[in-house]
Amino acid sequence: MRDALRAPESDSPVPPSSPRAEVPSFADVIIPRHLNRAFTYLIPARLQDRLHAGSRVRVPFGPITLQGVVVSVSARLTDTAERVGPTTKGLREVLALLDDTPETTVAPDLLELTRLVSERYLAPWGQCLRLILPASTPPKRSLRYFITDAGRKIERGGGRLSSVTRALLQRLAVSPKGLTLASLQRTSATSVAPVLASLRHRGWVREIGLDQGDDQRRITGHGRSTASRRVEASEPLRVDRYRELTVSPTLKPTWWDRLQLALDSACHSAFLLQAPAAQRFACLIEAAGETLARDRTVLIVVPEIARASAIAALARTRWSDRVELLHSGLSLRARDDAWRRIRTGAAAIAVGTRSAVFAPLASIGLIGVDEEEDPALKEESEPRYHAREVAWMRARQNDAVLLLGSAHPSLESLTQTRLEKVTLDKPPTGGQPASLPEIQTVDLRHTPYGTLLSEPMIVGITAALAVRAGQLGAILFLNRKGFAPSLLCRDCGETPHCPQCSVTLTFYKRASRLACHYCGTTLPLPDTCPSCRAARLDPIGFGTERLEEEVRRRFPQARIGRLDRENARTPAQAEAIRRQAVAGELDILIGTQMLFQGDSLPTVGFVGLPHADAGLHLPDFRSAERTYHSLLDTVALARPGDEGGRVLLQTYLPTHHAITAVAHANASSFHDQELVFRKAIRYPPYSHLISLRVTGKNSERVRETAERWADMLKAAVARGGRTKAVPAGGDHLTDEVTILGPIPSAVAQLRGRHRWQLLVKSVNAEAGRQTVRATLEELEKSKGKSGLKFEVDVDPVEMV
DNA sequence: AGCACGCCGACT
DNA sequence: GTCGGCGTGCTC
Repeated sequence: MRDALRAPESDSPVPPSSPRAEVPSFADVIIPRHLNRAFTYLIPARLQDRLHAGSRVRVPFGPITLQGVVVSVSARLTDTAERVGPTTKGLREVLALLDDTPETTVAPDLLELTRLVSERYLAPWGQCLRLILPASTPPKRSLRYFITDAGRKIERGGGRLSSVTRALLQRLAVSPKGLTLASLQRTSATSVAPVLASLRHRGWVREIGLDQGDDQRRITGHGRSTASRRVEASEPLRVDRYRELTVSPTLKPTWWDRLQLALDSACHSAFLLQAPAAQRFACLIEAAGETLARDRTVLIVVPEIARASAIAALARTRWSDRVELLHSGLSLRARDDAWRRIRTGAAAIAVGTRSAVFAPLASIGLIGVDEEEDPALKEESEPRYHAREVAWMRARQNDAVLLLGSAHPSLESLTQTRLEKVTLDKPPTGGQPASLPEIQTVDLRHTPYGTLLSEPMIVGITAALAVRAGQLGAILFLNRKGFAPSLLCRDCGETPHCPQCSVTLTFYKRASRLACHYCGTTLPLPDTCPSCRAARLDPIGFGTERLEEEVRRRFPQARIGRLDRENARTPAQAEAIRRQAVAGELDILIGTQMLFQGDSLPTVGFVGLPHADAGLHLPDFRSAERTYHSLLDTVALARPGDEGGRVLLQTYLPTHHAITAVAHANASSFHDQELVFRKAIRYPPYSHLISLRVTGKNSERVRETAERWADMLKAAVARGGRTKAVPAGGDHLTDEVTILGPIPSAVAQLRGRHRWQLLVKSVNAEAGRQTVRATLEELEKSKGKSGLKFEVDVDPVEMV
């Protein structure tokens, strides 16, 4: 079998003085997998002289064939291949060249970009390579199923969706009548679960579950991870809302001249544009026009699919089919077509979500990154790149202009001296900026315990409803879904926890279930306390479901809508609720973070935050900044003050700088105070972080390994830290590398795996990376088949 | 994909 | 002790 794939002469050693010595016979190929090195293949005669760095090839890899990229060709064996043996024995042949024209090979600058990304984020080159390949390597979505009876797993297995379903049905002796496997294949794993649930109800087994490995968290929609995964809504986009917005000549001040100058001279420069969305879009489109006029291409990256679609639609009104949209919701075929059209130059503008930063555009003149502070721009699985940083790397590589945009930029960008800051607060048509709504705070420490709707809140809502005139009257923002974040037994004090993760289970009242927001497990609501059998389980804390109940009780006549992940599981459902709000079919809209996603909602007379400081307690050094940003987004939902707009913040922390800065509309007071904190504890932007994590099923082993890793890191610091020269700009202070931890992660157990973490803190980014690099190889080698996993996250944005 | 191998739990 | 299932690594 293997012999058949081998060249006939390959069993003999290659003579050093072979007459064909100068013809490239060997190709080093990078495989898009978690592998740290290239693999050497023989080049068959028919492909000699046709392969070079950047060629996409099909190669045999164990029992399968994969797409890879040639990084070098040579006449003699490289060191890597020498390790296989001094002969060509064991080397296999390149099967095929995938590029039909020179234009479809991987461009050298993109190949180089992936190498830079792999160095910067300490990720295997092969994993980074996936990012620039056309979509022919679909992520393997392997599912595992289990069937339990009376708590015992009696059956388990795995595979692809249809085979799992088939196996289940076979095992349970259920005829697949009524189930179309073909349609199941096309649906997502989550939608299969209710199928499975019906089997349970028919009494064949007590419990059936689907394990989804690492993807579960995303699929169940925890936190922001879902935002970037949402599938494009199918309804027509409201492009016309933006069409009339162009930058008026009076708003093209000196920075605009410098932007044009940078485009003319093909000279890299970087701008940070702080402005409301409409103005940022207008500037982006205008700048794109300037760039295209100079025969250079445009790349636009945004955090959300809906936003990408809107910008692409806007751009298409001017440049029609020269615009391509790229995001994870597209079919493989559509993504492949888009990749090709961009690569061949048929399209000159690429708009998309974070992975679009790797779009195969040639001669890029402008890279726009909108909502640059959004954590969705950070990839949360390997390679853990940040699209904003990759955009910057690419802009430098191409001598292009980088245009970062945001309504409230990140502290990192605000303090980045290499960014020219530009603030636009006037409307694009000229005139004065809109007046701010009136903002008031209510100190929850002075209200009865558990107050969701204080007296001023009720008065505010009532007043807004009285004058709403057929429009949405009030919006209430509470960033917590479900009825209550936990249950508490009044007898024994126990709180039901997820069996797989060390977090409390969220209570969903209407569904009468408990759910884990981390792994997606849901359980029927227990009648009695799981530990003491008492019947007094009380909900603790508040989510949007409970808020809705409370609002309905207080405002029985009002038409109330709720926009959260529970109520709006699909983009279409979310859009339906938004449409109701826009059409004035709702009086009060309650929602989570979802309120800020997609197209902006109509502004209202009253905006209430029942728990404005809810996000401040999260174990993340950026929690204040995130809370501040979402408070600003919430305030933006209210009408201007001179049109009667009011905002009410209920808080236990009325003196916290995130709250006071919003209440007094004083952005610099937040930034100044927050920077003082960051500096005092030496966190970004005053240092660089690398988050390291060890996970595994054996908690002792995980802890021991984390401790060993810490020792290795400290040894590496002691070896290299102070004596080794640090790259340009380093001084006595900046070569310091601090190792913090190990400590159990905030979520100490996730999906049955124990988690310990370490933090590498350094003023000099490269010094931190060097330290980690020095330990990684040894660690990976020593782990054997222990089942331990090591995760490296350079510049982490989520610290949990 | 499919095989080899080490770990750990269930038994003698 | 030993046996065997399961999870994990490896594939030029």
